[in-house]
Amino acid sequence: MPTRRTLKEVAAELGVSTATISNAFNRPDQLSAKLREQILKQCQQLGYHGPNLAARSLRRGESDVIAVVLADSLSYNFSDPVANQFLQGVADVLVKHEKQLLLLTSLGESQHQSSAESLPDGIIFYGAPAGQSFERILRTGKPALAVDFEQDQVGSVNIDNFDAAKMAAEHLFSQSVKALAIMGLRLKDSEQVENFEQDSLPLKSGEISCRRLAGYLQAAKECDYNIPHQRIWHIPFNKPELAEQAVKQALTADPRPDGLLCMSDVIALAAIRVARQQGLRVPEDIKIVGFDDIPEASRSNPALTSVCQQSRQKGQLAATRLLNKELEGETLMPTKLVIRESSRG
Amino acid sequence: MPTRRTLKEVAAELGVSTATISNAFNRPDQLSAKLREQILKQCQQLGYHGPNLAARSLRRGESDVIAVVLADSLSYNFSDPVANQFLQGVADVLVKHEKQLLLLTSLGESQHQSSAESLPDGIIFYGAPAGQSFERILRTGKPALAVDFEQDQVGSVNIDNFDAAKMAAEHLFSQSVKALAIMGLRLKDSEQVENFEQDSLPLKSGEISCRRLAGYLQAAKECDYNIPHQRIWHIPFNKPELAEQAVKQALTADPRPDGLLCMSDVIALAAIRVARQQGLRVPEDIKIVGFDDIPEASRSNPALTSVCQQSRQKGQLAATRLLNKELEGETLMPTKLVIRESSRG
DNA sequence: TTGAAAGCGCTACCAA
DNA sequence: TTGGTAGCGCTTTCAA
Repeated sequence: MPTRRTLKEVAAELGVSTATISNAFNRPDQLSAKLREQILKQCQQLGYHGPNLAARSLRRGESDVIAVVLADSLSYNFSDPVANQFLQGVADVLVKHEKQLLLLTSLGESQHQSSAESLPDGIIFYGAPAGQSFERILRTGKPALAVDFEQDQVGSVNIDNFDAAKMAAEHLFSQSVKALAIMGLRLKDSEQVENFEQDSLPLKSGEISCRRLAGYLQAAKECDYNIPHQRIWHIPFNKPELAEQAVKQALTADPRPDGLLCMSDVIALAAIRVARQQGLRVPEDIKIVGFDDIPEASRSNPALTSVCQQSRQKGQLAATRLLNKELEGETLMPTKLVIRESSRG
Repeated sequence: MPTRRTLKEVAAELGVSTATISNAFNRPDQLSAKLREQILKQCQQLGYHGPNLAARSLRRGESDVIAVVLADSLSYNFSDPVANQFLQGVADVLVKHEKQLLLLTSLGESQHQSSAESLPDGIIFYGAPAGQSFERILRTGKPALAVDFEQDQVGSVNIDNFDAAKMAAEHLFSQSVKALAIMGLRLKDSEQVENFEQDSLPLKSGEISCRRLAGYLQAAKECDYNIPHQRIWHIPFNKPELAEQAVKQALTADPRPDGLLCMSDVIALAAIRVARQQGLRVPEDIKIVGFDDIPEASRSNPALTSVCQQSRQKGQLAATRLLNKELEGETLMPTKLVIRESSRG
């Protein structure tokens, strides 16, 4: 039966040395074009399709594999539109460079986890990793880049979440919103939708949410507007169902919010749906601003005003920097407010 | 500087044999719990975080990596909601079994490609692969499974696309639709949105579209309804922009369609948007049926009637079968028509 | 319970 | 231009 062939076997069958075959695959300049051609064809026929990755990688010390370490579960990332755009960007670049993509998560610290980390030639951390993953990998000295979180041991690609959020809030204030609510993402550790009730900025928050909240609050402050904690909501995951639940709660507040600052478009789109279900007109009765500018934001009805953060380009940039070994320093990508007020109904 | 440690180094430093360390990581029963505990801790301190994957995998002949080979580009798959749900399902299962996920594409037949194929312990083909990928991997005898395409050399997970499409079409006919159009996905090789103008069923089509088209046409036939080729559209990729473009063209036909059979929800949702932009009421003026039942289908306004194909479960099942080595036979997953007529505006 | 050693498949050095 | 060969880091058999 056709089983896995080895270079050695094939070399024996063809009556040449293993080195020659290896060269045929890896170093065209080391042998005549004619011989190479002939060898490749014969390998094909013998069912040898190129070197075994494990062996090759063990020997060479590199694998042509790049890993993205996701802060959340794999499944969650496949369901999140922002993560998907980011991964699209990463994939755009990896494919061009003939690198393979290994998807890892920093959750569930098993030994398999850390073994897997030894394979890739470079690593992109997407979101602040749980557990020891980050420290472990840094200590190996592998090329690594941080995306969407701040820390100083390694280069990073990020946006200015504070400024971007401030910009979103200012937009709302400029439209004379009276009763604001903030639909926050991951403001604390709880897995429940609930009010944000701490007195200070949260400790256990993902960097991103922290910065965005601070941006919102700063804008409010500059307008002498106070946002009490009862009008700030914590949504544990960026999922439509949770967002709808939170928005429903938020809309029962008195006075009912006429402006909603949403930390993601998934939340903002949920807000639009809930508002309309309740007979509210958007934006006449309630103004909603999102964050991310995911593709669905422009397709929604009414279309969503949101902070565009170019997630795909972020992925492209991160992958490019990693492959080019531009590992130092923080790149802050620009954001802009995309204002879409017109209804298309 | 902290560089990559090897088991051998660590063994020397700790004054034990390499086998003992290896056992500490891989076979707890081969040494005393106390010694193991101690060794693991010391390794930790010395910066040895477990065996190198390449070496381990070379030696053991398995890697604990599972690959999904995507028929289209990586980027495209990250953008496609159906693919994302499928990958979620795969990830659900892999994580539980502590397997890692390598994402490969059958496009771009480079040598790196086939090298990468040598690493995984098992492979899921998602959609009929381009190039030689499929044959190559089958010849290695690795566990493999086909998803969403038909072929007889390997087990598969699929749905009955013919039946499902027929069901969708019958639903439309039961509502006395008079002027039907079919918004087809990948009915031919062209990368343009255009009419499907061949006389016979297409040759170069992905299996899926073929079967769905046949299902639509069968339902039509049973109603003595003829669908001319000018009312069948080919959309080359499952993207909202292309779908909108196709729908705009379709709606200029005379008589204007009052029923649209869409081969995906992405297309159907685009159809709803375009129809409403043109002042048509859905479903009063035009009835639209999708395919897939992606999450967005239930959130849209009006909500979309669609064929549910449980993509996530499909991924779970495929991964489970692969890991359990249930590699024979075709699993046909059930589909059902999800009827959502009420508008929530 | 621990240690010594072979060898997984390959690449790259060096010699011919 | 080609061939011989050491050794990448690990696991596992066998012997102690």
